[in-house]
Amino acid sequence: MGRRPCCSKEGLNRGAWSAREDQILVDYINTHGEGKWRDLPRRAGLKRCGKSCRLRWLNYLRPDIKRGNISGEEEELIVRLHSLLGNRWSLIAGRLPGRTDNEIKNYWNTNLGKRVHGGSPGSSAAQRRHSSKQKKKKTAAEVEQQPAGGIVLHGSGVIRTKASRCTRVFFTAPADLHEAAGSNLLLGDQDQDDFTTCQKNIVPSASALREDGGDVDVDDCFNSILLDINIDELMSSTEELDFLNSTPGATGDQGGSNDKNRGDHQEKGSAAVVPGDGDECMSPLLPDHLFASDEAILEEWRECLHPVGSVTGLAAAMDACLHSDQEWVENRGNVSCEL
DNA sequence: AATGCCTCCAACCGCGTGCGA
DNA sequence: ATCGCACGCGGTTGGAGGCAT
Repeated sequence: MGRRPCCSKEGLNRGAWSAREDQILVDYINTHGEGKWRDLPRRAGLKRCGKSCRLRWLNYLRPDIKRGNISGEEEELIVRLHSLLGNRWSLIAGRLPGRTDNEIKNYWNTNLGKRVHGGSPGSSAAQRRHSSKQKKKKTAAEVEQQPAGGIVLHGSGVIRTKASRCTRVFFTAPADLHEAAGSNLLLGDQDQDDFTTCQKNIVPSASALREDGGDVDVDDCFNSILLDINIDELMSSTEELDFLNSTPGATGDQGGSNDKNRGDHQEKGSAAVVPGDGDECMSPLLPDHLFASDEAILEEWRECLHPVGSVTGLAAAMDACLHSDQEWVENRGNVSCEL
């Protein structure tokens, strides 16, 4: 059964939006609010697909869109976030108030991507298109081999992403680290119950994850930790550290520039953590060495993580960092992420 | 001036996820 | 448990405009 199209495209306008269409859309949303995109065109009297209306609003007409060139600071932040998150444009955009995921994606593809990966004669648009068509065939074959989950860690430390949300992390830790977790050093006081739940969940989850479909050794399972991590929440929780907005190596307060950003997160419904007055930064580890330089980030991944399969070793590693720097420092060489 | 190539970015597309029925 | 809908996301495309020849 094929997928039902979002709308019958007959009789609908396509391509660039006219000023009149923009005005109709803005007027309608100002009156009725966002949402119900499928019905919106009919109700507003627009000959457009609902999806197109949503995109036009989110990427162009929204009043809080910031226009103009990307500043040097924004650019630096994009590069850092991309090295950490890969092509998760919406997450990156969430850290840049007024910027859209589409805008950041375009900016990366036209400017930063070339710089980071080294500009070459083969990077022209036409050649990119040609290679992308070839890549499409290749990736279709690769899909078969790609394990479930959103983020794939490759040996080089580069993070590649797929258009899906990854919420579950299977994090294998050495026994001593595991014991530390059990004694609240890793997971934190409030997570003892969660840890017990993790233990209960680990056997079926690990069974599901075994590539060869074989039985899972129960002892091995209990030396592992299954964490439910929402990457959005994780990113929000890192706001406690302010490290994403800090200059490399700096850990101090970056002022009120984050307030709007936190608001944006909360508007989106994620569980933003806003520390109260006087809260201390829990982890001096991340700001000091994760963002010392791009090379340092990659070296960190090579050193800390030895990815075998997919899953978000990134999220688990960051979570471990957040909860216990000391434990992480002592054990990171032994930590591996497995599928 | 005409032509072709390149860049940029708005818009489109297909798929994954969450949620309610 | 299953299905369908609505929405969000990332990859890709199309075309306008700039630039070089």
